[in-house]
Amino acid sequence: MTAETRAPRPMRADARRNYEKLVAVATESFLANGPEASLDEIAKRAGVGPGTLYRHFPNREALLDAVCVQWADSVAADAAPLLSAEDPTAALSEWLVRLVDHVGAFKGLASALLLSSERKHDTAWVLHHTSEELVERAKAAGGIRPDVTTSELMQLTSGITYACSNAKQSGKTVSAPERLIGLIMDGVRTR
Amino acid sequence: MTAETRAPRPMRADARRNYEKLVAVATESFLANGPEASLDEIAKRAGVGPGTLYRHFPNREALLDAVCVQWADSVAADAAPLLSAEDPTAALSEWLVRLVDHVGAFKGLASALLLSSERKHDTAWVLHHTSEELVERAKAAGGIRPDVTTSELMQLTSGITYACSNAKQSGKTVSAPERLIGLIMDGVRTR
DNA sequence: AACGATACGGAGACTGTCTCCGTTTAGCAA
DNA sequence: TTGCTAAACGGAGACAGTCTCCGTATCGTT
Repeated sequence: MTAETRAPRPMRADARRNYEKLVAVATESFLANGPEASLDEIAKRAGVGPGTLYRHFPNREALLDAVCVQWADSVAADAAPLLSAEDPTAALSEWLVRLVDHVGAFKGLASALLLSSERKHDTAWVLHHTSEELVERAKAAGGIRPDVTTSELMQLTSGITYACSNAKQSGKTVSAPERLIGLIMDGVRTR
Repeated sequence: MTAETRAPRPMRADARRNYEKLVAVATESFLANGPEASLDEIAKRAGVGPGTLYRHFPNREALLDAVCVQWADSVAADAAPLLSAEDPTAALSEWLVRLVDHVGAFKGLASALLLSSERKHDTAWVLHHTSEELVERAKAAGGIRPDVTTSELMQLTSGITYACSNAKQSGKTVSAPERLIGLIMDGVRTR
């Protein structure tokens, strides 16, 4: 389940080149100018016409999604070591903190997508899937309450990512992610 | 601290009339078309020129904020009875649930503003202020941990409002607000 | 080498944002 | 009342961004 394997039919060589260039340029652009960055401008900087951009990505959301999927893959990779940690509950907690940090570093671009648990947005799916494994392991070890679902945890976490990434941009101070995730974990831990 | 008392200097009668009409029309429009609704269109429907709209509200955010402030006042009024409830902790919990419901009913327009604890966005301030009173009462009664701040609670809650209002729009199912608020409260309650 | 399918690019129609400035109006003072 | 001034209005229009359409170019295959 990586970005590359998701294309249904093989693209023509030039099409694939343009696709990849567009995603690369878009990533820079969104990071620099936020999710409102001009699409025509992105096309120009990628050396293609607007028509090409809109054929690959019918709307801004689609492009944003493609950018996020690539990012999500890299974030998910970060979770791999945690899957075999000796304390699954601590690992879950650590993962959630990292997730918040990653989203913050990504300027909150992904936070809007984080909570949809359907496959609709692939970004969400990758991260949801990764979280699920960690949640299951923590449950199996009896560290967290069995009635808590991954979706619920993601919903709770999304607020923190949202708050923290917002705060970073507007220079406000909020409590540290560790602290907030800690509060959530206090609620879902078995006692 | 209501919407009316916030104007620094008295407005001319026609200016006030237009201001109010604009906020009223904008409320309808944002509710119907989301926060991207056309501002010129709002001006037209309010029977004023674009210039007038932009003099009162220099940008979309300002107008959105004015709409939200009015809404926030009404939401805060809803909390009044809870302030004198016999069980402050239950009252707090109930308030948070209502908050999530209100934000959902308001199409998530306010969710972006909920978490800024500075006065910058008046919407946030009204709601933060109201929450603060309930939090303090719950702390005084020993119902919740003294180390938890109002801001923290609001940050945790904002994710739920965000998730729930998003879900409402895209037809997804998420856990009930009561359930999610319950999880948070489990984390902050004294044991 | 030739041909069909696939993809490209950019002109341009369209929509929305926001400004500028000549005109109107409210409020006040004489 | 009348007249004056500051405040407010409105709408034309410059500008920026979105997205489509279609003639042209390129790929990959036979």
